Amino acid sequence: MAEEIENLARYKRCGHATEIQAALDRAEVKCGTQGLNLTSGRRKVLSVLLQEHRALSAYEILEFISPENGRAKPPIAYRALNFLTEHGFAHRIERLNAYVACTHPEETHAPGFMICRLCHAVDEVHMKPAKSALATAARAKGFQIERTTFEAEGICPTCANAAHT
Amino acid sequence: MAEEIENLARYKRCGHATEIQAALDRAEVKCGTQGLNLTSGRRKVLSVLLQEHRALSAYEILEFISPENGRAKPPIAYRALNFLTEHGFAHRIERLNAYVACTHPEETHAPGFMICRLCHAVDEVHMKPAKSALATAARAKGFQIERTTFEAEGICPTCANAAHT
DNA sequence: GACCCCTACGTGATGTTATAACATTGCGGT
DNA sequence: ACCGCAATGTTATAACATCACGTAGGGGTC
Repeated sequence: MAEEIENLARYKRCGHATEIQAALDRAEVKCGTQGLNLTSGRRKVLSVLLQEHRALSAYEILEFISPENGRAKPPIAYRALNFLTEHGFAHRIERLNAYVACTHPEETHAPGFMICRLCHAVDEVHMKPAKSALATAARAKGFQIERTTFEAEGICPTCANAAHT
Repeated sequence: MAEEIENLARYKRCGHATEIQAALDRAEVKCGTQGLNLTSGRRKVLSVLLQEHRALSAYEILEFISPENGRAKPPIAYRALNFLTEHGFAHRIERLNAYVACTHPEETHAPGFMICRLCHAVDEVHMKPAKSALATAARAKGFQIERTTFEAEGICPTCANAAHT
């Protein structure tokens, strides 16, 4: 598992390897208790998402996980992403056609996202699904919600400050 | 303008031509008061969306608006859809990569959608953006929201009833 | 009318995202 | 050894979206 961290160091040096390792370990544990198989390919994709700490398209992920010579094929990424999103280790950002590591994978949740139009940072917030206006409307109409997408696009605090200095 | 209705009758006979005509007329008026140009291409795309009354992909729309011989090109649809979505006559459904006519274009609003996984019906509900959990989180963090996406996928009342009979 | 500008449209090519379909590998059970 | 199963590898293609460049037509201005 340290191997992926080594590989990633080639692409980006940013020093929060410890947190990433911890997140990978937690994922490993969760898979163990739930009978899931966090294979090396899936772990590699997850570690790329954790490392980059932003939304990546499937094809960006492919660049990271491609071997020295040649190019990993799309289904490699998509299959891993399906596994990760189905089991709550990552989320798809619909507006960006991109994927992020989940920032609190411990609890099942209806995630919401704030997406900065300028720096593309993605901030995940934990929503109370039962309290949303959409849930209220759904109850009123008899619609049974299975999955939700809550996304906001705008300007993050960092970029807002940078702009008006 | 009656011409589009005529054309559409070739594809689908469903008798709410009057409502569609009314919606087109309202769009015409709104454009007039706002200095917008509801050209024939834009009106045609809007009338297709109103007629079908469901989410259509850009390429489905192209099939409807293609001439007898040959095929309309993608930018035709995308340019019209950009106009319609920018000015509130239609919305993009991110989960479906598809587009629907707005069901209450009079007022500006943050729309939410309930998408039936079985029959693909899309129901638009009017949200109070300032009250959403996402807006609350954004205020707390200093994130300036510009646009929001609220979508729920599940089972609509009609399909739920059909299933448990 | 001749000219210019601007908006919208037509068209071909291309870029980007996602999946279908089928072969192969590797591992645990019998 | 053999089977069954989950995961992976590989090719091809479907589905969604945009770029780039040229043309057409309406309004001003001279």
